[in-house]
Amino acid sequence: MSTTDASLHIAAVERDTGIPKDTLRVWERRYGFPKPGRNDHGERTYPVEQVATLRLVKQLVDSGHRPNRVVGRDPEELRALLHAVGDDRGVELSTEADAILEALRRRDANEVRETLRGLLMRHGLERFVVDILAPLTTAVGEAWASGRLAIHEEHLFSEQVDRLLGHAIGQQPGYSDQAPMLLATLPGELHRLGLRMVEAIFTAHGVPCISIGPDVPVDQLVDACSGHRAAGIALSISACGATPAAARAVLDVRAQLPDDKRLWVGGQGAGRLRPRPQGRIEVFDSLTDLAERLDTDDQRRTA
Amino acid sequence: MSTTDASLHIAAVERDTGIPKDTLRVWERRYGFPKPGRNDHGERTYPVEQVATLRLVKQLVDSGHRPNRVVGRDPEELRALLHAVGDDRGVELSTEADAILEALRRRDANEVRETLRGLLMRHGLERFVVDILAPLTTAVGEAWASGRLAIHEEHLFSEQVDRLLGHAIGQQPGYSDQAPMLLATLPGELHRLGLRMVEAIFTAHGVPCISIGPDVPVDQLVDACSGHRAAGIALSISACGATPAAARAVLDVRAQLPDDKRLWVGGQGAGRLRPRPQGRIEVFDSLTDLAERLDTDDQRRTA
DNA sequence: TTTTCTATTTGTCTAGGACAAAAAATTAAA
DNA sequence: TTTAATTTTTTGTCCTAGACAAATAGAAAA
Repeated sequence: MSTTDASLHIAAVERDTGIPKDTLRVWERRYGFPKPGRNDHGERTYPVEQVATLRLVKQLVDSGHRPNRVVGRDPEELRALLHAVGDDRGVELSTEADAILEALRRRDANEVRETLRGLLMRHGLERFVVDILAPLTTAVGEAWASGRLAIHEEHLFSEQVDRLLGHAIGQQPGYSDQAPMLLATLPGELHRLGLRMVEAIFTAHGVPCISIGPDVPVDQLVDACSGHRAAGIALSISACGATPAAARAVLDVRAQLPDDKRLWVGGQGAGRLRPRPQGRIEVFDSLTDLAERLDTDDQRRTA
Repeated sequence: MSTTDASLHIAAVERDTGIPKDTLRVWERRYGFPKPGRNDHGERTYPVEQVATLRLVKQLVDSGHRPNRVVGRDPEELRALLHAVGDDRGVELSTEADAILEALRRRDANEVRETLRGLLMRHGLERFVVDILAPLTTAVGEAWASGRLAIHEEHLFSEQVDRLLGHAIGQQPGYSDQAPMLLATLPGELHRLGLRMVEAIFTAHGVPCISIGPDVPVDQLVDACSGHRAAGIALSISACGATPAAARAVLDVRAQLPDDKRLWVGGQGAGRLRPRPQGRIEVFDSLTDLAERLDTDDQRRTA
């Protein structure tokens, strides 16, 4: 039926999985997996099933497992492990959130949009983000990694959420007298969604935000912070962004940032940074955490 | 003053310039540029000036120059060449657009936002995108490549525009009776802005859109198109996305797509695809072009 | 002019080695 | 027991240098 009968070259696998070429080759050498075929020209060709398995492996490695233990194991085992990780975090979907997953699977873009919009209206921006969107996003990610959701369905979800949040943030009243927070992600980190959610929480608390988006070099962050007279910087770090390089970058930002500017670090990966951030770096490991922190901040200010 | 006195390792250069590691090494071997130093461990360390030059080279290569002719040449010459390319396209900034560039350089986020919003109100979505945003985006890209605009200033611009367009698109009345267009970019192509502008034009013409965002594999596109009962697919291809792989992907999409679905291809890179797309693929090489095409479509329908 | 053929250019892949930095395991001290 | 310092294992990323197909430019023929 389809012309592309199911195998990809190494660059495509890197794009699809986020695993660098060098790592793919070295895993093959060390663990015997993946085990690509070869084309006429001796180049590796990866069957799609192996690529799917690699996606699972990637998620597990990102969430703390050692490649040692997971590369080459049966997809079923991996799926089980992945689900265990999810349960650990206590992911429990509300029925509404479940309905959205269902609508995504049905490719019903209107329903996804309207359900999300309805939930936002009912719960208000902050509760919507903290209680519904955060667990839903995790669930979508997991469903994507284990193949229960097509790539384009996951993409559609991201787009819809991004747009909805952008709109909601714009609606929120702004207190222009307050110094803004500067929002961004570190170099190599491309996930926008986490950043948008952080922006939503800040905005809901009346803190104006200037988002300069994903993938910003350290020196640029510092420069932008002073240039915009921001009160501080908030960085979002996704599960796969918790690399040693990111940890170093965070420390680097703190070192270059004037003492009177605050530095917030959040996201799925923030809690797993090694070496652990220290010294005037405020780490929050969930959006709930961030919201509470802002509450106490508010109280201190009004008191 | 700054701790990072000005040299990057190869992975950072890849991220900053978009030039793959392999290509950086082979350019060094062939043309003697870039000429990185080495750290204690024998690894390449690229001085920031060379990275800046590489950014210029990248833009030139993306716009059709051969590496042969531009790699290793003086930054000043490159800048001149780049400007010549710009002039060819007839980039002439309105005074308002110029004011935005100026505001960006002053890091005045509010002014950027308000000026953009004002222009949108005054000219309407379509004229705003076609006459103002398109040339402005090109100018920002050029200014960034030649170092006249900091990276974070360019990022801020993208974020603001993205948000503004998202909002404007949401405001537009939707005709739900019409089959929607499916919008996306091909794998490896991460530029959102072009896509958003296309979406804006379609929406302004009353065509509902479902955007699944950047970086979508071919089979996913086809699947999504049928799943959402879309009238067709519109792909946006940026200057640096006009690779042979992209050209093949376009043909591939056409081959897998049912005959009754349309396929539109646009963006800076669309006109430079080799092998040139053919057979029921509608290429437009500027947003003006797209807008006109939609006009005639409208007339045919009402006639 | 357009088309066909040939030469050059260019990006991306390969192998297998190397090694520092991160994480885990072990030992020593409190 | 817990905490801190040490050793061992694991892991990702970089290295060299070669190869070649696909893309492009230039020359020749129709």
